[in-house]
Amino acid sequence: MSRALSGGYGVHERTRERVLAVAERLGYRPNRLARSLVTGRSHSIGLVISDIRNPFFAEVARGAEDAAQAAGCDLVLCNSDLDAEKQMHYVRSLRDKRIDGILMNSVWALERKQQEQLVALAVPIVLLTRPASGNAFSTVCADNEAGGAVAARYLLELGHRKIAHLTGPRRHGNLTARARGFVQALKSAPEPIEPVVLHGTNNFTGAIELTRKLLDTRPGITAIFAGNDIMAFGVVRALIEAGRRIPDEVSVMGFDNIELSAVVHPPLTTIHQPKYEIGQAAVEILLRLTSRRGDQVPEHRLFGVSLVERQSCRRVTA
Amino acid sequence: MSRALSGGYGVHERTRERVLAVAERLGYRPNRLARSLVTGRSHSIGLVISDIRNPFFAEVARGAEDAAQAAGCDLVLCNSDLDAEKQMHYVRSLRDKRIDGILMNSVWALERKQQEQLVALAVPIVLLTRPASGNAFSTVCADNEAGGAVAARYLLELGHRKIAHLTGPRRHGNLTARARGFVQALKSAPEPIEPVVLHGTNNFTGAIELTRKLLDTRPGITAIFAGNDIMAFGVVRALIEAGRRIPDEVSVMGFDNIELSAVVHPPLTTIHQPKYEIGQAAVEILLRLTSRRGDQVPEHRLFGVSLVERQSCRRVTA
DNA sequence: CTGAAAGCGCTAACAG
DNA sequence: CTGTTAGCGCTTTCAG
Repeated sequence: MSRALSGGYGVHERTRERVLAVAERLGYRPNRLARSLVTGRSHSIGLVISDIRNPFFAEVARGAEDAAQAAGCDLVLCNSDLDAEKQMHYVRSLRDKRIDGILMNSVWALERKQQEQLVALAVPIVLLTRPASGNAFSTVCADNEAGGAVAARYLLELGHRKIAHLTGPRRHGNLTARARGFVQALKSAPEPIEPVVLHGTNNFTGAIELTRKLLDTRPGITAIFAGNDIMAFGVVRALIEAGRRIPDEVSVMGFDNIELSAVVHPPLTTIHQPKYEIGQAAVEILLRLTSRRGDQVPEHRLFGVSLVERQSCRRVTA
Repeated sequence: MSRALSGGYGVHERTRERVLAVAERLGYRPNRLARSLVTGRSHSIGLVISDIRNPFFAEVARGAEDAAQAAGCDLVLCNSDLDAEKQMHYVRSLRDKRIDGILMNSVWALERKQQEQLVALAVPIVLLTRPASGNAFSTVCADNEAGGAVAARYLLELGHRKIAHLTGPRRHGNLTARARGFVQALKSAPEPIEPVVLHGTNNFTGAIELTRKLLDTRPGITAIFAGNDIMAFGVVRALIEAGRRIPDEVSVMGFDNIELSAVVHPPLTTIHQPKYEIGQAAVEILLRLTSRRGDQVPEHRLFGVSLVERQSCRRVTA
């Protein structure tokens, strides 16, 4: 009877139809929990991110949910606030529920001990970071370093020479990659430039503080590249407060291309990162990992980024 | 042995400790799936919303997840895009997985047939809408009508007489409540005012179109109340494009107080809605519903709203 | 091709 | 207070 409903292999067609008809009439719906208990697959996957309120993750989550849904899986949402303990708690709890796999953003490099614990849990995991050496997990990520370089070249092309980069803490992997690409590109320009790089808190208010500090020490700056769009919004706010006009006096660039970067005024020039696709791809890789239960060949996917030119940058009029 | 690990009722303390110690040493973790199968409670709840990318829902989701987490439950995320079919599909699928309850935003009144289907599924549901008459579900919602009235009184107080309200489709329950409260308050003012009300699509571009239409037909408008913050951003954009200065020439108000309303320029005056708390409360009610398995007394919770005064509105200088 | 039985890992009810 | 047993509802295997 199970055979009739599911695959229908080795069942007489007429019998099958009869079973199906009765099932239909009785409004029968199989208990997926019971099924999972015996098959060992729960058809649900975990998404452990820092905070769903971050528009970047909301977009990733949507891509992931759509892909999961398409594969008949549920997505369980976990907000870790980047707290290592919370993260491990979630992962363990998900594993206990026999989740099929986990998608997580460990934005800073995993400690070796933590990494070992994760491996020990023997649950497929896809990380939203650059592949780290000696890291056994699959990864999906945008090319942050290349993005930083694109931003640098764009500002150079507009004739900027006094350039600053405002970013988050040093241990934040993705932000650091952006900074590296940016600085590298400026340094290797025909006429090398040494940008000002300020580290702070990677949010709106953090960026406001950084910008104030920057204006104090380097009032002559003509272009600011922020670590992400939200920070760019903070830069814009602080600049307006200081009476600087954008883009006339100072050019501002962001990173991510979240939806609201097109909404603010002035519309923000930024580096686009395919957030939705990252979520999608991560789920697809995860599902592939869970299907073949033997060979755990980690898969890595690096997405390209692109410049989105809006109205927050302008050519310097020397 | 189950007793020792779980409650520990009717077990000798020493025996209990011994069992616990062995469990610890063996790294034993109970299979929550198997437990759920027998207890009938899965300790996970479904969140069926239109789109997690909407900052409003992201905030609600975070509140819900935190509350769920505190109660030892998982939150499974479902994006319905407000598609009735998708919604039913998710609800059924969640029920088949023996989810403990469902939280959903059916932003337009449920059709009677759909409502019956939901009731027939016999799964606890909390709706993120105003309690509808003859509706058997619990609800958690902000007082949209009162919010509309607050907005109206504020604009009146600033001396505005030529006022417009830009909102979404008529069948959108929450938006309609805002409009009703707004119009009602203006009509019942000492010197009654009949505002212009335009219905369109409740998003950024929809608001841009509505604003253009408004400026064509009523160029003398001095204040615009948008159905939500995102729409207000669209209004601001269209106004800037048309060369109108904000708030000097036209005042703009939003609704929701999403995080970015404080970030844009000019900072948006809006009606605050306790989004996080709504998510939290919804989960708490849901959990209460699931605990006592007999009496399904629907519970309703209406949250107050408040004015957040920023810089997008100004007193009219007659 | 179809029916019956074993068992997934747990809890609950039952004896000892 | 402790050990055993009977299912939860399904899939899988094994007889018929």
